[in-house]
Amino acid sequence: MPELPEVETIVQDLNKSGLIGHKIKQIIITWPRIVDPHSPDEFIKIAKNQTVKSIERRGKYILFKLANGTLSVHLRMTGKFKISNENTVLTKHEHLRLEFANGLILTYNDTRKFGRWSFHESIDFIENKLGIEPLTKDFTLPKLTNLLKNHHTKIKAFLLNQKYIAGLGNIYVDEALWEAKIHPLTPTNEVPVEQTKALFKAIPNVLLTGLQNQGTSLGKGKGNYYNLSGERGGHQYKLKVFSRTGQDCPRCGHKIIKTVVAQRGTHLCPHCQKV
DNA sequence: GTGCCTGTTACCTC
DNA sequence: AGAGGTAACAGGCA
Repeated sequence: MPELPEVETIVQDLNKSGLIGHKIKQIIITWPRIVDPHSPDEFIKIAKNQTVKSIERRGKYILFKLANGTLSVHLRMTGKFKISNENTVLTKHEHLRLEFANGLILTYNDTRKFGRWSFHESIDFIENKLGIEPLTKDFTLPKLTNLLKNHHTKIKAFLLNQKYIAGLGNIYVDEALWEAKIHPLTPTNEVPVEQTKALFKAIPNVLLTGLQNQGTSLGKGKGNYYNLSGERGGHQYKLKVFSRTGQDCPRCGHKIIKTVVAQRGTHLCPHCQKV
């Protein structure tokens, strides 16, 4: 669920929450596999009594910078943070907690338990698997053009692959392809120049719009996206194709269809997006 | 209750 | 290199 806009929203909120500059006094882990590759005991030993110097984002990873390395968190499908002053008993889906010296309690909740907390001295382990940050100056038209030219795969699979461009997930990929009028099955090396230019604009546009709306919260289940304060995002009301199967394309009025591409549910307008 | 679906990623085989 | 399957897990939904 959390893609770049949702993760960025959480990181910005974490930065305002008063954790920066404070020491991790205590760590509680109730689901051992939530940490990797260290064991819970090793993880606690390394991170305990460390001060959080900064909180940043890379792709869909949240990075807590400590003096001795980086504590990274990937929320995967259903990871969520909550911050409070009360040291309540951990509930069924709360698997990890950081207690700070200033009294703040950061609790990690993850219904499906796919999320992972890791500690690494070097950030290489993340850099090695992630590609360009789409909201920075590193993302340029020539780079995108080259990447597309040098690969032979469906554009949807390409955009979902974090090693090329980091941060896009199923929702924003469908939205970006719709905006650029590209069919998700189009081979990367066959995307026309004009469409490549459109995609180059569409990717930052859909991500920034999602961020401005504080992310996308579909449905109302436990697995959904909620921010640090437990509030829903607003971007679900602005989606053009995702989860709008059978509704009218906002651009041409044809019915939006849902299909499967790269084993993922895929929404598109069959009139605007031709193979 | 049953069976199938899900917004992510890693790992495996062909 | 790329495609496809499976697995990790729990809940929502028909």
